[in-house]
Amino acid sequence: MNELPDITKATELKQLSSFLTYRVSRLHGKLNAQATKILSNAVGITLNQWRMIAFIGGAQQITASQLISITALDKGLVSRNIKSLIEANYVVSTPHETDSRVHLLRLTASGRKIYETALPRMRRRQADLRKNISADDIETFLRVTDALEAASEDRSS
Amino acid sequence: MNELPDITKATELKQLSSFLTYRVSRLHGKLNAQATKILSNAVGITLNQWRMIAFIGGAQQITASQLISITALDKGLVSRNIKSLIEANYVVSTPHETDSRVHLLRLTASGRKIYETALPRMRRRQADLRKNISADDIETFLRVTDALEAASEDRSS
DNA sequence: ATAATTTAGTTGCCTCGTCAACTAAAAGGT
DNA sequence: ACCTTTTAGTTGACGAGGCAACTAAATTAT
Repeated sequence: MNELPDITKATELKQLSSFLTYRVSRLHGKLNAQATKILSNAVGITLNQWRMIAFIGGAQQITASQLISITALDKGLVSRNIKSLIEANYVVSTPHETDSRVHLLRLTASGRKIYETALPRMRRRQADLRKNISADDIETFLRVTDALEAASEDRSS
Repeated sequence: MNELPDITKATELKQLSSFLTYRVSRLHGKLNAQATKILSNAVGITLNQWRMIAFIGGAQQITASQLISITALDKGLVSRNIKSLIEANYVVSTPHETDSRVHLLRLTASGRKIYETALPRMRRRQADLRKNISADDIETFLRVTDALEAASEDRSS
């Protein structure tokens, strides 16, 4: 057995571990991994594809740029994911009547099927995640999330 | 002006937007971007390099595998980042006395300088992030973060 | 009417993270 | 002692994300 000290006891490290970015990053990784696994097992799509499908399905009809502004995902990322969903025949893109730059995105029948299979599954996961956390705490968590998002956009920092 | 409906009003989408994974992901992206910018301006290192330096500096001496288990970062990622820090002369790796698989990592003088420059800068950022949030709310936020991390590791979901 | 700016969306490039395979050394079992 | 398993760390291959350049169309300004 090795005689290295138990490093997790060091108080310096305890402090570092409470750095918000680091904590959020770790949580993000774990939540992502779990969601990715569920989606891949349940319906065979990636997390970003699911996000696209979820928002398109929720809106009935939406443009790529609306998707971008709602999700705050990268332009290119959205474009490529949409492309893959169109190729997989989960999404159709129809040209806008008067503005030919714009494409209206809707789910196909099979896209809707994915949506309707995955949505309850993902809602159940939400419920599981929240099950040992009080509604008040969740509310605070989301409020702090908002505040941190706002603060992290602050140019002065 | 285009007559697309304001998509953000749709209640379906409101619900989706409160999906925890999505919220955490968005927050993560913004925090990361901010931290990356600060570190690159202040000391010219990446966020992951900073994490390595922070933990090595905080522990005085640490092994790669301890770093991996503390940070929950990927093996390969840690290995490559350490390598880059050694090449940049911020970190030295000395062989363990009795176990030749193990390398002990410590900061060099210039590594420590980076640490001592960046740490207060990052602490100040922490303070800025938290400044409009009550201590109670932060406490709740971190507690919920812990709970969610635990829940997302739950195999049953 | 035409030029300049803005918006929508696509693509290429490059970096970064992830996974798996691999080497080497140590620990444990028989 | 010898074989097996575990642990430490490295490396290669691959995919995904992010940035910026680009095309094309619409809007605004002159």
